[in-house]
Amino acid sequence: MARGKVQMKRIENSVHRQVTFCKRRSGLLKKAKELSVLCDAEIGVFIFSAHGKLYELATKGAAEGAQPEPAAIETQPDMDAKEEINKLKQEIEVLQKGLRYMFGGNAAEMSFDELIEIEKHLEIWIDQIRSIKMDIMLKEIQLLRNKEGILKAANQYLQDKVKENIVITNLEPITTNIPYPLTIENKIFQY
Amino acid sequence: MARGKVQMKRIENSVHRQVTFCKRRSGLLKKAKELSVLCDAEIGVFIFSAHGKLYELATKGAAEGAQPEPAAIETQPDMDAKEEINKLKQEIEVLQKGLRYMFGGNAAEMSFDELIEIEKHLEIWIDQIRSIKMDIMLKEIQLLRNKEGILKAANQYLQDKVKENIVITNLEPITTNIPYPLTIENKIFQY
DNA sequence: ATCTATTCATAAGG
DNA sequence: TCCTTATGAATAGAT
Repeated sequence: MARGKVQMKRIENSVHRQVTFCKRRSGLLKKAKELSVLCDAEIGVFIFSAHGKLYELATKGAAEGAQPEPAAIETQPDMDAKEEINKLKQEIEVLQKGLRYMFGGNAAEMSFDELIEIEKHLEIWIDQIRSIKMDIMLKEIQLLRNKEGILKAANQYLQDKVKENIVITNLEPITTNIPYPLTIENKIFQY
Repeated sequence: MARGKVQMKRIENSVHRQVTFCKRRSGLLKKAKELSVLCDAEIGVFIFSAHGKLYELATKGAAEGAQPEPAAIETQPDMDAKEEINKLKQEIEVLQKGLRYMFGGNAAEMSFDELIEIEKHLEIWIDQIRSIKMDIMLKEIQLLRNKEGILKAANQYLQDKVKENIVITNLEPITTNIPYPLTIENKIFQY
């Protein structure tokens, strides 16, 4: 780019490579932020250095409401600060590996404990999804119950009207093609 | 940048915004590829347009081995090509939403069917993790069994030696502080 | 880290 | 979307 065009291949000199990594990494993250601001896009960038360190950016749409806490770590109040820091660092390591895996990384490279940790996080995630599903179902059921109530009331009203008509006009009961009694299918229970 | 410095805020004119999105998106992905090649880094970039469409790049380290297929879709052989395409498109849509959620997106924005789909994928993922865990455990158990066999043989050998000594020297049986019979704890079963 | 010559990216316009 | 072009940005190499 400057002072000589660069060849598009791995930089062999490790010092040059490290310097270029720093510069371009910050450049890339800056551009990503700009794109998200200018064009109202949601962007995630994950950069793993060759040594495995993670640099990431994740923009969030402004309209995001309460989001589930990402599995807050239990830390004893009487825990030593240093110990706590270590625990947090470990957690970060595990999550980095998990992210790596999400990219199609090889799970077989992970240790048993790391796999357990990831499994735990996945379970939390799946629980969140299930809880949201349950919410939706409950809301839908409520909605259907309300509808049902309204229909029942309408039904009653019509029945009364029918009786009235019989009494007042002495005509035969009115027949319609509307099935009686009115019911609704609770489709939600198919799930 | 060109022909006038750009303000770092959302572009209000929607046509300009769309054009800029296109240009900068390709620019960002290009830069990401360059960084990964030049500096031997693993990079993932996920760009969601304001309308929710996903553009992504995910480089993979050359050392990556066989990776678990991300829940291959069952497609009947007798299925119409158009139908198959639609199914694949739907699948892509769902995965995009899932990815979006992973960024801390709001699951509440997703439809019930989408949530079910994501739950299914998470279950597959978690099964993969568990299967790898199981593999590791089986290997460890085999290792321990081998060790056990060796120790049993050594034990037998020592017993024989002890008997020999009794017969030959008529001394009292040798006692040691080594517990008998020799056993090893199969720590793995704590998991 | 800072500097600067160069190349690159891209805004505006067609 | 693609092309052109003027200009602002990014950055390679040096210090």
